[in-house]
Amino acid sequence: MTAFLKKYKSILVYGFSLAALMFLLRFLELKVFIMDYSVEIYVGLIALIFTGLGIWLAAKLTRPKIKTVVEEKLVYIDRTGEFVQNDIEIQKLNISKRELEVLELIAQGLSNQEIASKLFLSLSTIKTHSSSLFEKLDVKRRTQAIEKAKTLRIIP
Amino acid sequence: MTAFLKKYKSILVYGFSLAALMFLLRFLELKVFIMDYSVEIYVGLIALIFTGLGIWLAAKLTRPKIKTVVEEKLVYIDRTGEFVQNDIEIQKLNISKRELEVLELIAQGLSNQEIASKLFLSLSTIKTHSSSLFEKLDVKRRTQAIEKAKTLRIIP
DNA sequence: GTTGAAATCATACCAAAGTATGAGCCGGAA
DNA sequence: TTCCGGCTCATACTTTGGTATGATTTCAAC
Repeated sequence: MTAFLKKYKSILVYGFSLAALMFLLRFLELKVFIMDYSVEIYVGLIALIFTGLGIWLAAKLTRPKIKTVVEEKLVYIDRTGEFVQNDIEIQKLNISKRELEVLELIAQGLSNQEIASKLFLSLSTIKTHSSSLFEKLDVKRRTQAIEKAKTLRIIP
Repeated sequence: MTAFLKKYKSILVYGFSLAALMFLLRFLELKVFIMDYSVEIYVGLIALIFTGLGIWLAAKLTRPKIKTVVEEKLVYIDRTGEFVQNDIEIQKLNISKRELEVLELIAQGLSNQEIASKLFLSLSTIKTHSSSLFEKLDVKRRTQAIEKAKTLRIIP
């Protein structure tokens, strides 16, 4: 019951206000404003009062309009979107499939031995591949190879 | 002028509605509802109409509350864009200035000796730095360090 | 069927990278 | 002042990386 009162308090107040105003107007009509021209003023007054009441009611009853503003917060994610391999450069440098494979694993931080195990090859094979790779890339170390291959977009 | 019209359109509509009703009421008063008991109905009617009008006005005029919603937007960064260093991660891993410096040079493909020469330090100092660096990054090799440091955005 | 490039593996050797340990120096915090 | 962390360097050692050379195989092209 209290919940009902709480919820419809606004409406009750409106109702009582209306009733009270009725009585007031009736009273005024009888006592003071018994004039012909008073009708316009009368109506205007009521209109104003009830317009105000309506506004008040609306403010009370309608849930507030919410305008949602989306604020974008950038979250930086692990590097590149899609990687497009620079096949032209690979061909130009004459890098073979195996060499490219080895290069990628080198860039992932694997040791020669680990690469050999992963590809089921001997250590010396990997060394041969990496050596020729360095020559083709014109570098001295695997770290340089990584740098160069990444800038040339040969690897991601 | 058109802007003014646009802005206060609601108010103008209200004004005209009020005027129109006045005339209507005056007309009705004269022609139809010339009765004593009509006052209450009369007033009630006006009250209702203008309450509605007030509500409508309120709905039109209240400016929406602005609710800000933070929306996380994932951004994939490629290494060609500008680089923002992840200082938080650097601090978290407790990497010192010198170590960071050495890390950058390692990632550029320099050998320990070259780094030593560039920074006017001894080879053993570079080895010490790189060793502690690998420990902090939890990696075994310099190539792994490069990989990890890049994904953590510690280096470009 | 010869040729040549790619791929495989081996052995040997040297260079560089990485580990372990210890020690001296310095500047700021307790 | 003392203490600690960062920076420096050294020595000794092990592991990994890289070069050089040579050999075998495969497979496609000429």
